[in-house]
This record gives sequence, C-alpha cells and structure tokens, in this order.
Amino acid sequence: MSVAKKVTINDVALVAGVSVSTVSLVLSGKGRISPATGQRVNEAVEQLGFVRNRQAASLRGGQSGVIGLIVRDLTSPFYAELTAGLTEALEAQGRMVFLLHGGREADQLLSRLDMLLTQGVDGVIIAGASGVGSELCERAAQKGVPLVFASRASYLDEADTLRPDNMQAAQMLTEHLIRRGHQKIAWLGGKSSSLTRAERVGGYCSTLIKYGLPFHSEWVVECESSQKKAAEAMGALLRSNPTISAVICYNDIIAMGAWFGLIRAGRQSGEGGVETFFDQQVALGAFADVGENALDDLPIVWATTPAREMGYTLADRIMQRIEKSDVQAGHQIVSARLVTVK
Amino acid sequence: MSVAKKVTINDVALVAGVSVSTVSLVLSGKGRISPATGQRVNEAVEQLGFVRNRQAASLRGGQSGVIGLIVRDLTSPFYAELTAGLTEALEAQGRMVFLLHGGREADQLLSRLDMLLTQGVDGVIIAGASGVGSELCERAAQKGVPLVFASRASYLDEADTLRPDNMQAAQMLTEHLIRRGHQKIAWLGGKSSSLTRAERVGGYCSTLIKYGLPFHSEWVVECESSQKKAAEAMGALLRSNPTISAVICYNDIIAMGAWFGLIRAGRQSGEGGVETFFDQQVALGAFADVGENALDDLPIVWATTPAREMGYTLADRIMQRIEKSDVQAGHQIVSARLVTVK
DNA sequence: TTGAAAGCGGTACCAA
DNA sequence: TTGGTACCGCTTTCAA
Repeated sequence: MSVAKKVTINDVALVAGVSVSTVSLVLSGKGRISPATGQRVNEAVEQLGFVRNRQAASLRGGQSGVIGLIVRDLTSPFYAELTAGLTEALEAQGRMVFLLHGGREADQLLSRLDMLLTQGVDGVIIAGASGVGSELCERAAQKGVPLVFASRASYLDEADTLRPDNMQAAQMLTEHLIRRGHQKIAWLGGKSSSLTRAERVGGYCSTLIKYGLPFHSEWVVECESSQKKAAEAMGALLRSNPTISAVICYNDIIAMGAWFGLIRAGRQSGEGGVETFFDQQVALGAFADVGENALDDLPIVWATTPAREMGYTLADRIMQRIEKSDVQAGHQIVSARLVTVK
Repeated sequence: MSVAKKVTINDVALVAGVSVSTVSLVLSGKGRISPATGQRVNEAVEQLGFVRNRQAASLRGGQSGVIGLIVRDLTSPFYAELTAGLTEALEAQGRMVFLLHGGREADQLLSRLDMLLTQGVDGVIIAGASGVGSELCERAAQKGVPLVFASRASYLDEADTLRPDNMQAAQMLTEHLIRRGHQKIAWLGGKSSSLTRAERVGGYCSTLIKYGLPFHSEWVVECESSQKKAAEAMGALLRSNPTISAVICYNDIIAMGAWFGLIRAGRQSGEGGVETFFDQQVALGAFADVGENALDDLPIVWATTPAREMGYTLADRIMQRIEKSDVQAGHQIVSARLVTVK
C-alpha cells in the first residue's frame, strides 16, 4: 500500500468549494459559519479523510494541546498511577502528554525541560523533583509556559506544588491504632534521608504526643525496603522491646517483611485490638501507594495515597494555569485514605 | 517576570550577521559552512538563549523526533517498566515519547492513533493490544507512519510485533524444578481466558511431558490474583494432592499467597530439593514482571520477564522502521531470565 | 560558502 | 458570513 498524499485544508477547501479560511473556521468552531457551509466542509473532511495537523496549527499561535510530563521514576507504583491519572484526564479533553523521565540532577532536569519547550508544549509538570526549582521555574517563565510540581513530600517553596498529605496520613494511621487500644506503637522502615518518611514520622510522633503516649526514638527504626531486612529488623525490635503492641510500616514491602518477622517471633498480627490479645500479638499499620487490593491476606491497616486522584488534580491545575495566566502559584495537598482489609 | 519575546533564527541571524539559511545550516550541521561563520552563529545562539522550535522544523518536512506510545495499562508493573525502558532509550537519542493510554476497544484505539497522527509522530507503538490490528495498521500505513505492537502474548499475525517468550520462561522454570528433583509439579493462578497464562501453561506442560513426568489437569488450578484466594487454593490443592512437591505460580501475588498457604499447612517451601525434605516441604517457582528484588525473603525461583529490555528493543525496532522503510514486519521474541533469591 | 525566496499546513486579521 | 493573504519558525532548493 502506497503512502497516500497527505490531504490538507487546501484539498478540503477545494472539494467543499470554499476558501481555506472558511475551512479553518469550521474546524475550530470559531466564527459564525452558515450551517450549509459547515455541512459541506464536514462532508469534504469526511470524504478525504482529512486530519488536522496540530503542529502547523500551534505554530501560528494557538495552543499545541500538549502537556509535558517529567517523571523521576515511572517504575514506582506511585508515579505510574499518577501518570495514568494525568494522561487519562488530559486525553478526555483531547490533549496529550509528552513523557520524559527526569534525571535527579538539576541540569539534567533543565535539559529535559528544554526538550519540552522546544516542542512547544502548553505546560509542564515535573513529578518527583527535589529542591531544584528556581532555575527551572525561571526557564519556563521565560517562555511563558506554566510549570507545576508534583511530589511525595514538600521540597519547593517558591513553586506551584501538589503533594500528598503525608502528615495527615500518618496521623490517621496512628490514631486508628490508638483507638484500637494500642499505646506502645513503633515505626519501621524508610531511610532517614527521605523527606516523605520525615513527614510521616512527624505525623506519627505528633499523634502519640497528642494522646499523651510515649515516644521513644529507639522505637523508630530505619530499614531499607527489603522483606528480609524488614523481617530481621522487626525481630530485633520486638526482642528488645517486648511490650510494643503495634508497628507502623513505611511501605508495603516493609509491611510484608514485618509480617514475616512476626510469624517467626510467633506474634502474628491481629486486628483485634490489644485488649483481647494483651500484648501477645502485634498489630500492623502501613502506607501504600495504591490500593493494594492484592495484598488482602494480611491483617494490616493501610493508609493509601491517592496517586490517581493526584493525577486528575494535576490535570486541572495545569489547565487552569494555562488558561488563566493570573492563577497564583501555591501549594495544594491531597489527603490519604484509610483502608482496612477485611 | 515578563515573558521574553521568543527568539527565532531570525534574531540569531541578525546578531551573527548572517542569513537565516546559514543559521539553519549551522544548526543542522548540513552544508559546508566556514568555521568562522559557524563560530559566530553559535555564539549568537548562546548569547540569545535560542532554542530551536521542532514543530516548525518538522513542519517543513523533517522528522518530528517524536514516537507515539499507546499503553493499555500503565499501572501494571510490566508496562510501566517497558515504558520506562522505551523512553529512556529514545531520550538518549534526543527523541521523545507521546504517551496515551489506550482503550480496549478497536475504535478507541483508532481514535488514539489519530491523535498521534495528528501530532505528526514519526512512529507509533501500541503496547498491550489484543487482536484489533488490521484497521490500525492500515490507517498508519496510509500516513506512512510505522507501527509496532508490543504485548505479553502473541495476538497479532499480520503486524510487527514484540513480545516476551512466555513458553520459554515456563519451560525454564519447570526444568529448574525438575532438575531439583521434583516430579509432581502443580500450577497455580491466572484466569483461563488469559493468553499469557495459556502460553505459560503450555511451556510447563510440554516440559513435564518432555521429561516423562505426569501431567494432571487437576494440578492446574485457576485462581484470581489475590493473596487470600491463592492461599486458600494452595491449601485445597495440597490437601487433595499431598504428594505434590512443587508449585509454579502465575505471578508474584499468587506466589505470596501460595507461601502463606504453605505456612498454614506447615509445609514451608525450601529450595533444598526434594531429596532432603521428601515431600514434606513444597518448592515454589513463579513468574515476575520485573526483578522483584524487594521480595527477597521467600525461597522462590523467579522467571522474570525483561520488560525494560523490551522497551529498549522496541526503541531499536521502531527507529529501524522509521529510518529504513523497507524493513520487513515480523515477530520478535524476548527471553526471560531465571532469578534465584539467595 | 552564503543568501534569497518559496514553501510546510494552518490561523487570523481585514475586506468584501 | 466568507474570502484574501500575511504570517508562524524553520528547511531547502537554487543562485550568487
């Protein structure tokens, strides 16, 4: 099959017996065109199988209908879900996203941004940046392209930012356990360099204090995200602090590991609250990026970050910025939900 | 900060004291330009902070440097990884990816393809399509845009396709268990409607037969991807077939569930081979989408599908198709690897 | 080696 | 309500 000669508005105009400007007007729905003409044009479009070339369209001045997205790590379920949400929302509006995976370093990010600017995007979203905002903002502003950041923790001060409410999530989780009767609640997982973790630990800590419960720094255990390591750390924690009755896990992997640790220690988790089991059994709470509905065999209370909704919200936000250039940059926070596996 | 007037090649030409054509030549490295002129132009570019508008560039005839990618489900680790690999490879060449998430229905997919064609992409990749190829191929061919499919199983006959070698993966896994001394090997998980599963079960089955081992249809258990369900199914399976000494799990969730099932049945898995444990313990093998290095606490043999490599391969393939239009469409298969957690 | 000018496919302003 | 036409930013002959 040979490549068909591309059909342009000129062809359409010719077939419809009108001028190119008329075709353009019909296409964009602007200007008042008579129904009859509109009809004729549309028929010609149909007949010729014409598809409008957006590159050319945006060249003259219009929008490209394209949003650039730079993601740090698409492999992480959180960002995958966020990306899915964003593209879904944008596609529903007939827009598209350019996907780039961003480097960690500022200049890498800058070069990615330039690629997007080069392509004439209407707006840019950077997901998972960490405190390298000002140059980027400047560059984008220079081009008149709105820039929005999305991340897991609050890094940037000066920019338009969307992020999950890690503190609230941790508070919710902690409070849930407290309501269940737990008083000695420990923390397992995450690296101390993680800002997300810092915020979560903050929420955990503040809730303990709020309820007048003890907060020991030895009860906050660092641990890399490996089941094996988590299981070991769990064992060690319980051995040195046998009275701990609940543990909050930094993520799903830690949670699985913690559970294995419990099994080995013969202290399987139960959702039953401390009053029934005294402190024989240990309850588990954990953070999850997405609805971990597959992990349904563990009696764990999950605090899920609504990554998909964040994607939707991002779509709204960037479109606002694009349409009304006077929208103030600011921070926006998305709340977590509690999910109890039954 | 006010939006700086965009700088074009005209500005550059003006500053450098040359014509726009010269600037264009310098930019694209074509035509023989004197070092001195090149120097001057580059300085002007630097000074003005000029970035070339690719839209305009591709409008005139060149390539856009953009590949369209339609993914069925970015949320699945397999496709997330594949997407990451693809964008990584493409970005390294200065190209970019348009990301769309594709619907299941043929016409949805077709409209997505049109969006991409509208934007003037150089090529299109559809990941996770299932047997709706011909119209799509036609449409793309009409526009002269190469189209490549990537999926988890072999659906399409007529198109350029890349997919993992599910059979080989299953054969490898099964053979590994057989070499370990297992003779009664069961299968757990997946829905019978899944083509991927069908291929894997085929590999499992053929290997059993090849080694003269028994193949019972009751040993092939369907199960949805839930830990709880998998644990229950595992228990039931072992109760009615106590001599089974190894189980191959359809994915990581099933594997975790299966392991819980083993624990409850007191038949924890070991990698030790049947000769040591007789059939007291049950060995576990499983398929995983990515290197599940986080799942390091279970003695499970994993067959991992190299999703990332598939992304790289896809990048190569589409670029070949773009550069040499005479490349024959065909099927390409990517092998799995065995990973033993130590 | 460099410059002038004609597009690429549309849009948008101004006339008609 | 339509048509004419000057662009958008860049590439690419064709001359100079």
